[in-house]
Amino acid sequence: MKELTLLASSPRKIRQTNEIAALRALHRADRLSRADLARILNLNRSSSGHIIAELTAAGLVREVNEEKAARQTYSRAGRPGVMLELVPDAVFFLGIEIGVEHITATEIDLRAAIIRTRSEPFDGPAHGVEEAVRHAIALACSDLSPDRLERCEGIGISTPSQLNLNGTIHSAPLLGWKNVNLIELVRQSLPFQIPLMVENDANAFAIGAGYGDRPIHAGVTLFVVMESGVGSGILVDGILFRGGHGLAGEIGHMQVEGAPAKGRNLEQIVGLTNILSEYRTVTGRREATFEDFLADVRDRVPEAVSIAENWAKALAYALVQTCRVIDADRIVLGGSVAQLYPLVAARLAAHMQAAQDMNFPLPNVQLNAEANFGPAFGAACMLHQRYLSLESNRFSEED
Amino acid sequence: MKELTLLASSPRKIRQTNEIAALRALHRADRLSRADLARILNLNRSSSGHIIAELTAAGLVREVNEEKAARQTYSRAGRPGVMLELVPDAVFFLGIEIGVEHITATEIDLRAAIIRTRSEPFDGPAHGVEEAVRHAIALACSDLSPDRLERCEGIGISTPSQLNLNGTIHSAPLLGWKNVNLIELVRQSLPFQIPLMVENDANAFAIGAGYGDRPIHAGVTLFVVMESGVGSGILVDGILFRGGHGLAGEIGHMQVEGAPAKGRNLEQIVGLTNILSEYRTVTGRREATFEDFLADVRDRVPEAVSIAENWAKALAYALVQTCRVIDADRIVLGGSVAQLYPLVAARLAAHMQAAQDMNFPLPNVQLNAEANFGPAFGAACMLHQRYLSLESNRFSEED
DNA sequence: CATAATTGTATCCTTAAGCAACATATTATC
DNA sequence: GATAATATGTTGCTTAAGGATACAATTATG
Repeated sequence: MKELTLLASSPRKIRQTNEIAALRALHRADRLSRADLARILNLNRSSSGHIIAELTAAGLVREVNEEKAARQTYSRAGRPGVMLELVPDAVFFLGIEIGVEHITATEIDLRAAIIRTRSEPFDGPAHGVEEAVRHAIALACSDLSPDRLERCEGIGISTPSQLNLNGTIHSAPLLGWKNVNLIELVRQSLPFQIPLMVENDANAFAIGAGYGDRPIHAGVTLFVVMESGVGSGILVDGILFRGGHGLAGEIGHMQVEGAPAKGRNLEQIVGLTNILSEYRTVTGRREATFEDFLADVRDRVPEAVSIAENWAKALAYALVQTCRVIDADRIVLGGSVAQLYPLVAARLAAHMQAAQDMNFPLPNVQLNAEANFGPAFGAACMLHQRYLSLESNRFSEED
Repeated sequence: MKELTLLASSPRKIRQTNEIAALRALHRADRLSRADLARILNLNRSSSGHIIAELTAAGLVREVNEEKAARQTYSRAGRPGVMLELVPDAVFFLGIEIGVEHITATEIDLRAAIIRTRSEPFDGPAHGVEEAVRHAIALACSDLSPDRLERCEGIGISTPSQLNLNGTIHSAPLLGWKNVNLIELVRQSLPFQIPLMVENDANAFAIGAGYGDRPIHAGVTLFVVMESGVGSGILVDGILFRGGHGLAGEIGHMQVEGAPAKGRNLEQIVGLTNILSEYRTVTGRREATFEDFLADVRDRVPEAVSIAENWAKALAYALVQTCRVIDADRIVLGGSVAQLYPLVAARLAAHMQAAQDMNFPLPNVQLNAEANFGPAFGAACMLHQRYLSLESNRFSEED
C-alpha cells in the first residue's frame, strides 16, 4: 500500500515526474514527436524539448532513424516533427515463473517487448525452495554477459502461492512451501543489487495480459486462469488490485451451487483435473487428453457437450457472483482450460444473463488470445511498470 | 475514472499540490505547527511557512487562539511552535439522502464535523423525482442566508439506486426511477453553480463511516448496510471502489446456499423484511417489531435464536464469498439489522471460519457504532474529500 | 546563567516551467 | 513555381516555488 498522504513536490521532483510521464507516453504511443509529447503532457514545447534532451542523454530515448522512417508523406501542413522512440535495449527486465512442473524465464526490453523466453521442466514439489531459486536464477541469468546484466533493472518472480503484502510467501500448497521470504532468498543468491518483486501467478498473469492492452483498459478487468487450479487477478485501470492481504481474486475456492455442483468449489468443477476425470469416466478411455475432449465437444458428442455445459454453468455462476462484488466490465479467460470457452461462449453468456439481474450490465467476456503472455511475462511487466513509476530507482540512485 | 496518464506538473501546480497536502495533513492531525507540517510533507520550514501564509490569506487556516491553547507545558526543549488549525466555518458541504421513507440533510464543516442534521418523512415512491428534489433542496437550503450559501462548496446526494459512472441514475427500483439525470435536475433547481455529486446510498454510507477513521484505514474495508435491502460499499485505502460500472459492492442479490437458504439471495434472507416475517410467523404476533425480536434473542428464546442463527450463517456465507474476491481485511456492519450482530458475533465468526480455508486470513468484523454516520453524512463527505483534492475548484476558479 | 534545541522568518540560490521569437521544413494556394 | 500558411524545434528571458543558510525568539537542561 502506498502513502496515504499526498506527497509534496519539489522542483527536482517535477522534472522526474515529467520524465516518467514522457516515458509512459512513449511506451503507449510507440512514436511521438516532441510537439506531440507537449500536447499529451500539457507542457510547453520547450519544456518537452528539455525533458527529451535529458532522457536522450540518459540513453533511454532516441530519434527514429530517418532512413528507417520510410519517408512517409505527412498529412498536415507544417514542418514535420522528428519522431522519438524508446531505446529498446537501454534496460531490460527479467520475469521468472516457478511453477509446479516447470520453470520459465522471460526477458523483456524497455518497450515491454519479449526478447526471449526459456522454459525447462522442474519438479517443484520434489525440491526445496533453495533448489528452485538456484534453478530459476541459473535459467534466467546464466548466459547473460556481465555488462548486459548491469542493465537489468529488475527481476520479478511468480509462484502459485498466497503471499502477504510485504512480499513473503504465506503458503504455497502446490509446492509445499510455507512462510518463505522468497525475495530475501533470491537477493542472497544474486551477486548484485537489483529491484525484486514476487507475485502470485494469477496476479502476474493478469498484469501480463493487461499489459498487452494499449491504451490501457480503463475499468475493472477480471483475469481468470484455469489449469488444475483456478485463480484470478483483478486489474483496475491497469493496476493490480491486491486486496487487504494480497489475496484478492482467489476465487478458486468460491462455493458454486446449482444442479451439478453439490457444494463443490469452483476449482473442483471447472479445473482441468475434474474435466479430464469426468471425460475419462464417460468415455472409458483412461488416456484421453484435454485435446480429445475439445475435439469431441466440437463434434457435438453428447457426453462431452454435457460436461462442457456443466462447465459453462458453474463458471457463469462464479463469474456473476464475482461481478456482484467488483462489478468487472471485462473478463478475460486464460489457462489451457479456457480453450473450451469459444465452444460454449453462447451458453456461458446465457447462464450469466439468467443468473444476473436484468439491469446489471454484464461484462464483456473474452479469451486470452496470446498464449505466451504467461506469469513469467507478467512478472517481468511488474518491474517494467515499476521502472516507469516514481518508485523507479533511477532517482534514488542519482540522489 | 481518472486520466491514466501521469499529469505533468507545472510550477503553479506544485503549490496547489502542496496546499492540498497541507490541508489534508491538518484535517488528519487537527493541530500542527509549521515545523510539524514541514516534517510531514518533506518540505523545508520556509516553504511550509509560505504555504501556510497563502492558506491563511485564503481564510482556510488560522493560528490557534493562544488563550484557548491553555498554556500547556512543552515536553521538548526549544521554541514551541505556533499551532495551526483549519478554520471550521470557512466553507461547508451539504449531504442529502433521498430515501424511501424520508429525506435527510446534513451539513458538515471544513473539519468534516457535523454542523446539523435534519430529517423529514417523505414517501419516495409516491412522488416523482422532481418532487423529491424540490423537497430535498428545501430541507437543505431553506434557512441558509445568501452569504452563508456562498460558502457552500458542494452538495452530495445519495439515493438507493444503481448509477452509471457518469452520475446518471440507471434505475432506482425502490423509488420507481429510471434513467434520471439527478445532477442535472438539482443543478437546474439551484440558483447558483456548485459542485454536485450523486452516489448510491451504500457507497455513501461507506464513505461516511470510513471518514470517521483517522488515520485513514489502509487496506480494504467492506461496509455492509442491512435494512430491507442489503447493499455494501468497498473502501480501498479510504477511497471508494466503484467498479467498472459503478455497481461494485451490490451484494444484496448474491446467491446464498446452504441448509436454510434454498436458492434465495442475501437480501431475501438477511434483510429486515425476512427477519420480521419469520419472527412474526413463529411468534404468531403480527405486530412484533425488530426490537421485540432483538429482546427475544437476548433472552435466548429458542425460536428467535434459531432465526438469528440462520441470519448469521447466511451472512457469514456471503461475507466469505465476498472476501474471496476482494480480500477485505475489515468488515463494518451497519443499518438497523446490524444490531443483531453483537448477539451472534461468535456464531458468525465460527461460520466464517468454517467456510473459509485454513490459511486465508479472516477479516476483522465490527459493528458501525455511530448511528448518525448515515448516507447523508457520507454524501457530504464525498464533497469534502473532493475539496481536499486536486479536483477542487479552488484552482479552476482563480485561473 | 550558559548552552542546547527548536521554531519561524528573511535573504539568496537553484531548478524548471512558461513565453515569445525565430529559423526551419512542409503543405496549400494562387 | 512563388508565396502564404502552418507546424516544429530551439534559444533567451521571465517567473514561480522549493532549498539552504542565517538569525532572532523561546524553551529546557545542567
